[in-house]
Amino acid sequence: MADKEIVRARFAPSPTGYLHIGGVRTALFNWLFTRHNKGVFVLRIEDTDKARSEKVYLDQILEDLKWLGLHWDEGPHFQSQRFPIYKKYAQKLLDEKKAYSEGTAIILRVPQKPFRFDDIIRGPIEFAAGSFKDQVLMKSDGTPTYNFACVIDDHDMKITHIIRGEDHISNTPKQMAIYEALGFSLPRFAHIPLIVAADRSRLSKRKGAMPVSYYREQGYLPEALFNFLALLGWSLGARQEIASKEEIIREFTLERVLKTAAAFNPEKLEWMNGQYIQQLDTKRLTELIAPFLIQKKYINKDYDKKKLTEIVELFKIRVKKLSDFPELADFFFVDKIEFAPEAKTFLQKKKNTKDIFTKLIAVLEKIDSFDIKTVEDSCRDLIAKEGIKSGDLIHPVRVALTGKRVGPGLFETMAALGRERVSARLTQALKLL
RNA sequence: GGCCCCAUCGUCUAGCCCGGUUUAGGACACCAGAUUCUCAUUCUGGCGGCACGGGUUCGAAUCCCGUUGGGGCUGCCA
Repeated sequence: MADKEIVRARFAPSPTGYLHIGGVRTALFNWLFTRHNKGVFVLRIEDTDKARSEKVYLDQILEDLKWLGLHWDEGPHFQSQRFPIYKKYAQKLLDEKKAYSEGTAIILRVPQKPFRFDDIIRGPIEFAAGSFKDQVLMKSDGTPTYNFACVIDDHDMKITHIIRGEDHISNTPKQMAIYEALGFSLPRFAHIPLIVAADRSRLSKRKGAMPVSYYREQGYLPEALFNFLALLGWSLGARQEIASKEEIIREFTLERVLKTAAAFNPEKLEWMNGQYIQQLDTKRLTELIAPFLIQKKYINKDYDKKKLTEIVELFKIRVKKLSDFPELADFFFVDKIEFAPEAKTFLQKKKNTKDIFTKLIAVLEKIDSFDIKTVEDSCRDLIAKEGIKSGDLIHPVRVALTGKRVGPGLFETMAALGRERVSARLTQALKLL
């Protein structure tokens, strides 16, 4: 590419379905390429199929791109608004005898010669003469075919680099024939590897290809998904997994993109999301978690921010995705806690629990402050006085207060819960024993 | 079937272009240990791979060919 050439790449989704991981990864690589090269990222909507295109899909696609931070510099252009342009070019080819009619359809004469191009990622690719037949440009219903509209648009929109999935490799020679017939100069092609399902077949709804919105709803952070997706078919080379958007942009080149299809690995995404959550400022994390609690009716819109932040802090290292939180921390938001089946049995099986709870209630009533340190000290005193192991107090008390066998540190939990709720729940638990 | 693409731990990958520095490195997952009131976090260790066969070469994960395997396309869908 010439030094002064301004790089232009595009993402051209079809609004006939939701954007899933594969599609958005293509968008990401195009975006990354233009950011790295200080170029222009164009968004084009391929809605030539009026019957299957729907506004809800379009809106969702735009929302998903924005959520991930893949903002476009130009567009969206709509193919449905460009039909006269396609017709004009088709007529031109007809006039030049490069195409012929068949009914109301217009078909390109494809020359019997080899087509070869130099893929930025894969190197030279050649299709032998006669590999494919004449191509329909305009369908009988007057609408352009995908390949025809695509070529005209990429030319009109001055796209310099076409970065798309490798499933388009075999479309490339067909499009080259159209470029040549129209006398357009060829852009550069880069075919990126596909993202495949766990069984290495094509990603589809059946195979667990979730829409991007699913990840948003589950509480994955856009920056985590961004980072994760960038590492599918590309890497920083260094021994590094977590990288900021800026680092990824700085390092991203098509030459480093792999040729091999990558399987989507949900566990790693979850791990990475947990890493991003841990890095987050707790106040910010609290704001992100709040909607999930509101949805569960655990809190109202005018919730106590300070209090919730204190609770969120306790779970920060335990939350892998935001939607985990309501379940993990439910005992902070309900009056009557639910006991997990095994938790109740555990409580009843333990000896001396009744005695310990009774004494603990008395101790906690007397302390003048209910902060973490005071609570812990008084509990430790009781443990020493009774000559029991710390776990003999801690574990049953946790179950009594939270209904769960596992959770954050007990004393932090007690302090956050507050004296009233702690003693009420201990008293309540006594009835079960 | 035809055409095209691909091939490093279960998965994501580094190394491959410019062959020796590699007992093939890292990450996720898994297993074990340490820390700890549980879980989680964190730390340490472990398990585990160059698909196969031929070349080329003093030497190949790295270059070439073939086989096998996987994938894509083969629509007047995009």
